[in-house]
Amino acid sequence: MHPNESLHLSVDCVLFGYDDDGLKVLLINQKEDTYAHAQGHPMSQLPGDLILIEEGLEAAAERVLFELTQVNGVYLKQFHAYGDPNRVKDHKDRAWLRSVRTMPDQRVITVGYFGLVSLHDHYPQPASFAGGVSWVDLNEVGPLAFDHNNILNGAIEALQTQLESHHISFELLPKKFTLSQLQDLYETVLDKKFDKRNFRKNVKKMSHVVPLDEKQQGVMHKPAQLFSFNPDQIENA
Amino acid sequence: MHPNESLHLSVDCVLFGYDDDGLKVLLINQKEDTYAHAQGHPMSQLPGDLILIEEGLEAAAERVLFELTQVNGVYLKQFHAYGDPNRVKDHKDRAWLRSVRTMPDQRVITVGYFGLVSLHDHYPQPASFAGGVSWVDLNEVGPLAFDHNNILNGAIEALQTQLESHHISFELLPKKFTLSQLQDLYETVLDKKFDKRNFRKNVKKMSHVVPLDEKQQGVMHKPAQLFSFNPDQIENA
DNA sequence: CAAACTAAGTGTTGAAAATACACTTTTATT
DNA sequence: AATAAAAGTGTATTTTCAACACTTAGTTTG
Repeated sequence: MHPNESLHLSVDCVLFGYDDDGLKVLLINQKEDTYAHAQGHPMSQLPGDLILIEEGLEAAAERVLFELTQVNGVYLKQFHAYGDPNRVKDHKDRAWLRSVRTMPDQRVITVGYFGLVSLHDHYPQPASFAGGVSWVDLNEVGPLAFDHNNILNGAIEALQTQLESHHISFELLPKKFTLSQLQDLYETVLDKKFDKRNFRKNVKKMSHVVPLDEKQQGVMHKPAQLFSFNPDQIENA
Repeated sequence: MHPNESLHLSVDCVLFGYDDDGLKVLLINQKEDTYAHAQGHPMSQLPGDLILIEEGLEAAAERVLFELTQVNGVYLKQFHAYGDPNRVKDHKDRAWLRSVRTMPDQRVITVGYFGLVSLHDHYPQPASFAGGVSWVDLNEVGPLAFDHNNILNGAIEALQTQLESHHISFELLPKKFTLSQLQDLYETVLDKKFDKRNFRKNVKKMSHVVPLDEKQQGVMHKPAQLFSFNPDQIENA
């Protein structure tokens, strides 16, 4: 048959973070001093790396995300595999690859995972060998290394189509949240406006969104009631 | 970093075929004489094989499907990657792997593609080295090699969720079809019944389903009007 | 050639869901 | 005490969805 002994496989993680300020994606910066002897400019990229020989894909995504950013215990979901033979062959990416890979010319197929966190709950830290880690607003993402802009777009699409059907919005919110926060999240992710009263009518039908005996504090206006998600109560509509 | 030099990557194709008799999946039978000296029983499996070193994923799916079944020019879409480290390590699959792979113990990650054809338009032929090719009704699929039952289930789910949203039903029908055929297709794939009048009302709203000046022939009842799909006319609802 | 058979084709009504829309309430600040 | 700021709340209208039964066109049979 057709042995493909020198193929490499990686995972790339698109970690979305949300707060009142909008939707962000976690990027790592290629380390500057890597470029001291190679010519090339450091770029931002998604956290990703080769998988280990006896490691499952999801386990690899968890490990790589943790190693590069110290983030763990988050919702992660596979969305697409990217296998263009030239996806890591672009000139702009050569210098970095030479500095970091033992076989920089090797083709790499990657499996994309997207992850979701509330920005308040996680504080990413760069790995020692990474240049830095930062949350970048989705509207301010510039050109990324490799085909990572493409992968990011795939992740956004997956997030949008799954937000409503898969009850994953609470992964992006703090444990206690207001209905306005929930609505803002929907409006940000789906890039469309909702009517406040109709939105709240719909939420009241969702048995897994439960009101708490607690109110928002420290705001200079009428404090909102807090809600939380009860994952055991996914309704059977 | 973490080189993974001896990973193998394959594609597996779940080709769905449809006719008035129901929804089928194309399976290949492991060649019997392969088992003459190994002990093991031949099983059915999905058409799949390792990808070539400089081949894109979709190109690999097309090639593999063609090589194993002579089917080509069909709609193919990636739906999921399967990477459990033990997915090809099951005892039942050892004999066949030993007979057909140069490195039978190697871990293999596979990317699943589903394809759609009208059964009238394609006549699969087994590759010389394959035992046979057959359309198997989805309700009569027995145990398959490796994790192929699992992959098949993933493909069915992907087909169901995409049938309505991605205008792919026409890939499963002949070029000219009746509304009853279209309804039967929906009922088969989604495993639920539709009301005839309501169904037709909805179809009339779809500008990409266009009536032809032609009627069904050779049936012993009122002949139905024929329709065809116009892919240029996907409505912008 | 009339009768019987078969699936095609066609409208209306009631229920449910989605949409549009504006004022009052509660707390913190000055 | 007045102001500012977002929270919270109900109704009427439109649109969509769901349920339901008879007539029609062609083929076959006697």
